Amino acid sequence: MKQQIEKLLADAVASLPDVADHPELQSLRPELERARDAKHGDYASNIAMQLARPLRRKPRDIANDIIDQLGSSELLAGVEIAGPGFINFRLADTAYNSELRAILQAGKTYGHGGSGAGHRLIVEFVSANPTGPLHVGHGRHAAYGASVANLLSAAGYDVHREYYVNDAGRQMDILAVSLWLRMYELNDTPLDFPVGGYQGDYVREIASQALADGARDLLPDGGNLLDDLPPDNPAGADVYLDALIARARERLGDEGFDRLLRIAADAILADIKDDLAEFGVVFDEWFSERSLMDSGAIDRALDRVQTNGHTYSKDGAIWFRATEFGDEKDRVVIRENGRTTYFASDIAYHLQKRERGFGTLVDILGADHHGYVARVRAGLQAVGESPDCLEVDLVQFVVLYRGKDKVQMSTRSGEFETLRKLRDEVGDDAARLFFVSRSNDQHLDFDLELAKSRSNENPVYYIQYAHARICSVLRELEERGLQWAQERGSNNLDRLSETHEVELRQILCRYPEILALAARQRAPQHVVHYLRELAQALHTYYNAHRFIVDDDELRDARLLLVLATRQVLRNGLDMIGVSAPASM
RNA sequence: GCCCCGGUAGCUCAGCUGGAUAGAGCGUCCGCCUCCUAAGCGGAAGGUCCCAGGUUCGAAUCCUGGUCGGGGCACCA
Repeated sequence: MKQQIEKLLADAVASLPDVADHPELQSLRPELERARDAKHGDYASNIAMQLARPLRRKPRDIANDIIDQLGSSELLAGVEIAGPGFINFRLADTAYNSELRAILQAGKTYGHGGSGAGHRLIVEFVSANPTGPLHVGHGRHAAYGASVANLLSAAGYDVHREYYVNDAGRQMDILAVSLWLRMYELNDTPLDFPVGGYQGDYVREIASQALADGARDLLPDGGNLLDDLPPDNPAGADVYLDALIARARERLGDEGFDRLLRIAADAILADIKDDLAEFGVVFDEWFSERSLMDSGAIDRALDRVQTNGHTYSKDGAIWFRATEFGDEKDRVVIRENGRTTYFASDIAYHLQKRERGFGTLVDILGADHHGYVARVRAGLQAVGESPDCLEVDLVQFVVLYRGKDKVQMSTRSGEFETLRKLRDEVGDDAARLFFVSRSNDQHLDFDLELAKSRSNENPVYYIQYAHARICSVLRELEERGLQWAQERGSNNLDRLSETHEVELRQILCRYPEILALAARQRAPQHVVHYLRELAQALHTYYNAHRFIVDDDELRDARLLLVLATRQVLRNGLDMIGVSAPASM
């Protein structure tokens, strides 16, 4: 609807004689915005005021000329000039009514647009290290990323959802030795557990399962296992861990150590997958960092950086000249010990995404990764890709509170709140909605006690209740032995003249604009706020009028309006992964 | 020190490419169920949009400088 009016306006502006004389104005695309106040009609444009300066004319005079050029359209019930030079457009009832019919006709796809058609896009999100269960912060990433992916998909993009699995590197080694020592412990040969190890109980559970699965051969005689290692204390934890990892590799061989590592990683990853699936977050691909090493992708990427002349050696390491591309310092890609860095994997990974044919690479990352954005952009340029293909959306932290107390979170110490626990406490629907109801670059204070104690007052129920109410009306209709006659409703939409009906209809027809906006801005919170508004309009209508009335024509028209509302509620809730129950 | 994000009602937050009288939820106060679900509706109270400049016909929104809060500046991932 909006697009049609925009087209009319654009044509009218282009046909103004003095605009034709200004070549620089040819590319100007007049834009419409929703009028905030119903007095101002449905849409307003400020184009006349924008033209006033270049044309050296009064805004209201220009507006007048534009309106003359507009001619008449059956979409419009009125066009007028207001205030300093706004042009206000009032849509015709017939335009609104055909949009109502379009809602039911389009069903699940109502509101979808085509702005992203033909464009392949990859959204990478969550990508938590498989070193422990997901915590609350990951839940926010999951909810946000999944919603953004849905929105982009609805905007017509060909969207690929991906989780990057960091199954290589030092953190995994630490996890492996943590598991190893827990297995000794459960095998009645307890050894001192490193202060820097992963202390969570889940490691014990994996150890127990591993032993049950017959992994006892990974436990050579433990008597002198920890002899001659450096002292383990908080200050020297890293040195100690390195020595411990080296000892494990020495005793088990690379193959044995690798098995140990895989047992841990596979178990944790399986748990993460279950957790996310239950949360309604699904991925097209779980992409392994290790596979980049095994396939030689990292070496190839580094070769390319080197060939392009962007590396040098210093202190026994190979450095990437990131400063050439605007990063604040150069970065190591191959360590003194010969191993590639995580950053090297990242260059290869992003290059590889491009090679898989994605036009835009969307990374959804924690706010603590902001320093890393310039680095990856630099890396992309060094391998000959445009830095503009990468879009990074940072998600600010979730700060957990229990009442007034901040809950400290650290995966290694095992003191943290898991996503699973949160889901159990507040429910999947409430958690999904809560996580996306705030802008991603806003810190999120999450009070667990509040969320728990008020679970019945959560806004999610308000929206879901509107949906359930409509379903309930239909059940009532059936109980009374009546049927909704779509045709009759459709032919009598002009009977919907109550203020509440006009308002509800207007809100419904705004849905496509909201979706487009939310997709463009990667801002699912717009959908949440919209749904609340829509639910409110429905509740108000419900309280003011009865839908099941004796007058067949009016009843069927009202039911059409209400069914369209149900459809849009469903579609919107679906975007953010929240269910639409038929009864509550 | 440098970089990123934020500061809007008592609390938690929306506010789209600058636009007409700044919004919602919670909390507080007053009303509404012989009627399709009261997890609902109607009404009231509540504001120095952090501060100071600037740009503009017009600034919560853009720019500059402060200030307060969170985060980041590894041969960790």
